[in-house]
This record gives sequence, C-alpha cells and structure tokens, in this order.
Amino acid sequence: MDTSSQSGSDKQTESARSFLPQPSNGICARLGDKWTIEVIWRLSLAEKRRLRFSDLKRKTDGITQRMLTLTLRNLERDGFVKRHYFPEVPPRVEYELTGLGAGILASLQGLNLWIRDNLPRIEESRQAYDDTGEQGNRFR
Amino acid sequence: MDTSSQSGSDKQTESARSFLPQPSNGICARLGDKWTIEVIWRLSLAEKRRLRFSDLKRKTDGITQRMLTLTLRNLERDGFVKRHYFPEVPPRVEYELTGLGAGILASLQGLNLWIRDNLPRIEESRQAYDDTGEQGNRFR
DNA sequence: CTGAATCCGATCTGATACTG
DNA sequence: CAGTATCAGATCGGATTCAG
Repeated sequence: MDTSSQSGSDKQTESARSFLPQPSNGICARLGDKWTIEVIWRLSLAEKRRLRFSDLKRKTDGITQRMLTLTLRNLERDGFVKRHYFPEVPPRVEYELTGLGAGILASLQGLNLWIRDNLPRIEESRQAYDDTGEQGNRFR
Repeated sequence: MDTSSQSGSDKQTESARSFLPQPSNGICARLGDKWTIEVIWRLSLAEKRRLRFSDLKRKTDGITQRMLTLTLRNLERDGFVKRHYFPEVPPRVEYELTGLGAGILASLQGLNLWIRDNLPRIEESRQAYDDTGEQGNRFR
C-alpha cells in the first residue's frame, strides 16, 4: 500500500504499471457524485443495511427528494443497492445495500483514511495557492 | 461528524463507523473528474514523475489543451502536482507529481483493484436493469 | 510551446408542484 | 410515503481563437 516514497528511482515505473488508468467505466465519477458516497454510507450503518426512503432522506442532511431518488436509481442500476417495494397504504419502500455495495465501501476505506490524514496538508496547499496566485499570471 | 441518531446497533455497524461520511472536502469529486486520475497516473509513470505540458497532452488521449490546463491547475492547487516553469524560447513547463500526489494514487489502488474485479458484475447488473426496466414504472 | 479567453451545448442540482 | 415532471441556475467539457 505504501509506494509513495522513492523519488529519483527510474525503476519505480515497474510497480506503478499495475495501476488502472481508466476512470473505470464511470465508477469513480459516480462515487464523486454529490450524494452517492454518503447514501451508501448511511445504508451501511443501518440495521440489516436497510432503510426506507423517508429514513434515508432524513438521515442524509440536505438531500432533496429528487436527488435521493436519482442517487438510488443509479446505485440500484449498478447493483450496489436493492430495492424492496411493499404495496401497502401508504406505500413503503426499503433500500438495502448489497454485498457489492458494501464491498466498494470497504475498498474506499483506504482512500478515506489517506484523505483524513492528508487533508490538512491539502488545505494548506490550497490556502497558499489562493494567496499567492491572485496577483500574477502563469509565466513565472 | 455524526449527525443522525442511530436506530439500531448491529455488530457490523461497529467497524463501519470508522468510515468517513463526508465527500471529504471535494477530494472524491475531484478524483471523479474526467481527466484527473489519468493525468496523475501518466505523471506517476514518467521518469522522475515529471512531464512537460505537451508530453502530458500527447500521452493523455483525447484531452484538450483547455482541460489539461484546468486539470493541472486543480492538482497544483491541492498540492498533488508541482509546476516548474523555464523561461526559455519557446517556453517549457514541466509538471511533477509530488509525494502527496503519488500517495493518493497508491491509496487509490485498492479501490481500483476492487473495481477491476467487480466490473463484470456491475455491468451485468446494468444490463439487467436496462432490460427489465424499460416497460414498467417503479411501483412493483 | 504554454495557456488564457470566449462561446456553446450538455449535464448536474435544487426548488416546486403534482400523482398513486 | 414514494415518486415523477418541469423549470431554472450553475457547472462541466469541448471547440475555437488569441497572446506571451
């Protein structure tokens, strides 16, 4: 997991070639959606990894009904979430995180830990960039 | 960090709580950009993790000059890439992947391996969803 | 060679109203 | 309760043009 050191070595390319270049059929883009990760995460914390629509909406702060619906449709299509419809009155629908959905969450943890550890440095960098950059062009 | 009061406590939730809910200050969204990951990856494969603008553009198939510039600006701002400007004629600019940038690439590998292994299942799911869904509404 | 500026269509997101 | 439909603003990404 830790291949970050070694700077000047030209043979470092060997191990790096195993990395996938592709945006992986849009998976990363999907995860980058505004609500996708949080919705998966909320489901993973729920009892039996299941929540009904209204609960999910309440737990996911700030999400609109429309965006929750869209997010769930995409997750359902990719097989990360299973939809259970109960034809009652009023209707009840539960969304369940599949094994696939739980799996990607687990795989995401390494990245999230890295982000948690390095976010301060990133934000420093942003601060510095915004401060020094507001006066000059790119030719210096 | 924790906003919602939990209804049920399973054993499985215990380990899941360590996961970060937040889109992590836009990091995941940035990675989901159309070109970000590939640009980082191209730099990581280069000698001394450095490439000049035109080389990077040539290696990154399909990217426009504008998008490469924007992608690099964002990466530079976050501290993932360092820009080296040489005031020659014609001008030469090299971009170097920083330790930070290489680090996130390494952290991404777990996720990418998972995607590689599970993409077939995801695409099956998409196929099934698109096939069965085109006739009925959501109430079934 | 590097990169900024502009225009434009496509997509994303939110707000709102309506339906079974 | 769950979901759809519609509209509007914001952002994204591509094509093109101009400039240091």
